[in-house]
Amino acid sequence: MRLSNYFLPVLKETPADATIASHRFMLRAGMVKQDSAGIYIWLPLGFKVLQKIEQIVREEQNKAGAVEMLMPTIQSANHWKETGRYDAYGPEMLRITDRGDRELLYGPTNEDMITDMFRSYVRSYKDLPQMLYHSQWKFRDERRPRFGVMRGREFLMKDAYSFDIDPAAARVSYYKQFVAYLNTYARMGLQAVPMKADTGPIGGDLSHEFLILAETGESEVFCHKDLVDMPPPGYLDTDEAREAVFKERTSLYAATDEMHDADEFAKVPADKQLSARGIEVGHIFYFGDKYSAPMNAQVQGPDGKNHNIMMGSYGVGVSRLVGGIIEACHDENGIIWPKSVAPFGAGIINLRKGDEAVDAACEDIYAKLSAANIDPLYDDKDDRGGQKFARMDLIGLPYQIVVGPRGLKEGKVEVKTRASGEKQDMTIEAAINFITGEFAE
RNA sequence: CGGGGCGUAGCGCAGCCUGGUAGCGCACCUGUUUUGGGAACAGGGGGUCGCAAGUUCGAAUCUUGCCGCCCCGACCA
Repeated sequence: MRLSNYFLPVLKETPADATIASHRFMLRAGMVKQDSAGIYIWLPLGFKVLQKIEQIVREEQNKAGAVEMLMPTIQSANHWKETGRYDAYGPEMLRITDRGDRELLYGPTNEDMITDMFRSYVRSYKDLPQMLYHSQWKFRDERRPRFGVMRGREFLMKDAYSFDIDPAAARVSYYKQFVAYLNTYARMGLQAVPMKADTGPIGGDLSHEFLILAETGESEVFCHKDLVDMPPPGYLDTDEAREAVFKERTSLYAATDEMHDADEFAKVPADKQLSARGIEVGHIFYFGDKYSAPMNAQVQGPDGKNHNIMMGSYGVGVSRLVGGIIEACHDENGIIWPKSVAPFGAGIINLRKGDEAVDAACEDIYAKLSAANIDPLYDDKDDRGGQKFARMDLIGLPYQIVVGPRGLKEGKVEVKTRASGEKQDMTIEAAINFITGEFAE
């Protein structure tokens, strides 16, 4: 992409509304614009990152055996009345009336809808297990939206739903998602720690929140330090292997302040105790027949009797992750994107537009990086160098190639690695090889 | 939902206390000189001062009501 042909409204000054780093940088880097409280327009740069995150989530869900679908944003109140949640949900649910005075709502989640859909087709235990997911915009009328997209009212969420014949089978589904979540966050350059979450009236040990550690996190967290160093499990093809990972990760202490047990935490060796702040980026839980029972979602088992379907749901806050990743990856100059979610792989800075040799070198690099699928952003604007450097640092592309007349006389360009700040002079060919090599890893 | 604050040009702000019809920086447009880390000079465009009512000869400024947004807390992916 040529910057002269892109829509990237960067701001030099920080908008007064933004207090935390991710919100500041997302506004300054021209990623989002607030339309009203907790509702954002996703500008091209922000939208690109959002889609990359969504795609990683999609790929890992598919690997876990989940099947993608799409449910509507607007739901009929009828499903919610059947489960009793229409009254239980409270003012966080945005209620709408259509021209025929029918009660609708903008969905805050989809358990009721998918349970209704599922029961209408499935009759036999032979049709189970099933795991379905979608990635869809949701709305919760938060009392106090804040922190930009991290706590918006409208947000993009991936939610998956599992359907099993009994609690033991549901546990197998849960492990699949548990492992998939560890791999999903690792691919985004994040270390997400699963922490025990409140299971409410369901009980049991099957509810976990996934948190990334960041100073600006909303929750206080306590965990064993070793959890923060564990590598992702990667793809596992047996239930036993997945269960082993689940046991490994949940055997060490990890809890948010609501579930914190100071006595248990005290049993963790002192040098392994970590108390920090975290951002919740996912939540998975098993809820059994909470919806299937009131909705009569049943299948006939091998015993000839009807059984309530045992369900679980698994959420990833996709739009929240955009902010969450920035909280974990930035410096005073701007964002530092992990390669996997960066909106462009590298930036090319033309320091002297109009100079024949510089223009030609930039075009050459642009063509070669494009051919290598690096998806470069070429700053071909007629701005001064300093402005280009500052802008490129702000939007945080992993690598920058700086092309100017001075270096070009020696046949060199400068390659800057955004994360380390390291700069090296090299030939154009070496620069291309270096960057394509970094992305091949 | 409790407590606090803000609304003046695209962005960041001053002016309000003590009423006299709006200003600064950045951004933007034109020109000249510049050009390797957010250039300098000169000229220029852009605002029903959130909305409404009231007080007054006169309201950005005082009064009342409404709307919007933010921050702290409680709550949530």
